[in-house]
Amino acid sequence: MARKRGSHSDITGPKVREAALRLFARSGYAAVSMRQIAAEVGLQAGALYSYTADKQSLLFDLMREHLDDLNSSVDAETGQDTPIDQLEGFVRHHIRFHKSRAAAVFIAYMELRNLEPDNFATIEGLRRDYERRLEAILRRGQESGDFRPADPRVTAMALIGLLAGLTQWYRETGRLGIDEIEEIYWDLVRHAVRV
Amino acid sequence: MARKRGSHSDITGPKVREAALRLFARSGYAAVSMRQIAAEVGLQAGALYSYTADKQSLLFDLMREHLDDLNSSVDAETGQDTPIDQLEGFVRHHIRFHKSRAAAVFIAYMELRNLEPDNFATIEGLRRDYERRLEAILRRGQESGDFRPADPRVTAMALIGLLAGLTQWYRETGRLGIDEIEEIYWDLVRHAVRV
DNA sequence: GTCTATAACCGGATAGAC
DNA sequence: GTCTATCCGGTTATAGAC
Repeated sequence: MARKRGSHSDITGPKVREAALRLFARSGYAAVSMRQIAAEVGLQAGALYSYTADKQSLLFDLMREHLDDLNSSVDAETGQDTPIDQLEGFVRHHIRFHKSRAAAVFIAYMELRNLEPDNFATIEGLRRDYERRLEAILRRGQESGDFRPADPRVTAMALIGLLAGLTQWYRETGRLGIDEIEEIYWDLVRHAVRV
Repeated sequence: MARKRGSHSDITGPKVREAALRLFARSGYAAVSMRQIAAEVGLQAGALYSYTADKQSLLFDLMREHLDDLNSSVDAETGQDTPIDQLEGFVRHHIRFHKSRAAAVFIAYMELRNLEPDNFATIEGLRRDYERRLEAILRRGQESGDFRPADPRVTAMALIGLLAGLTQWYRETGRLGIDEIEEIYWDLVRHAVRV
């Protein structure tokens, strides 16, 4: 097949980001070279710099896009009336979202330390926004008497840890499907906080 | 001060491991160079190879020692009679152990992907041993009727995620002390699994 | 046991041809 | 838009002097 000519930035750009996502998730940001990313897309290393300023921007853009998507999509799933329904929406959305974007989720949790200071502050802010959504649900549930009284911040971080841990061990090929795991997790969370 | 001469391997060896632990935890294995570790101890890079075969062995030895300690120490805290007491021992031990060795814990969770295949298999086996201890406690508690029926493997992984998440956000200088957090976490776990 | 020096290699990023 | 070629600095690991 002849080498393609002409403009492909609208196709190649996404392909570069997808390759970076896949490789960063598999090997870690620091262990992946620009040459590897280029080879995955079928380019020479130099050509990558038409699509990204540098390696750091590649990581930062991936993380920011992921967290923006996460925050906007969770709002659509937590619009119910009661705190218990809101919590259920949050938990189920987290699990389904994190299954469908396992690589991005993994990067967002593992590569924080490879962000330069300014980028780190931005990403940390987006993570904090997500945590606060859960914290607010817990606070409302305590005020309504649906949830046992407990520090909302610590409880939110504990529950996010529980949910986030899924990416560490869940595999598509495992014994249980994501639907069964979703039920078990929701059951645990519900009993953990309800009166 | 004059440069020290003669044999110091019994002092320098541990200092090398401590420096590696600190630096790996702070910056990540891939981002730390042998030169940095050497500088931290006050050696030249070449001299490190008197104390370790290579950088990989440094990581592997740190992780194996940590997980061996974790597994043997948790047994001493989960020897109680009832499953609920065993679970409480497991949770409280995890939190205290992980606070006292934050750097090693962080490495054991973050640097798995930087282990070479054989080393990875060994470390993964030790992690699995730890998970199985919790799984066994949950299974006994279900058989005795103390815990609600729920898949013990998935429940164990969920609870370990909850506990392990602590290292991602807990800071010594934070609003709450580790004792208060320990109580909140134990309260969550207890309600999550009890009938 | 630790040093200096060096081998052999790989990293990100850029310049200029096409 | 992509290529080749290159810069320059970094990496792990080893050899041999002291």
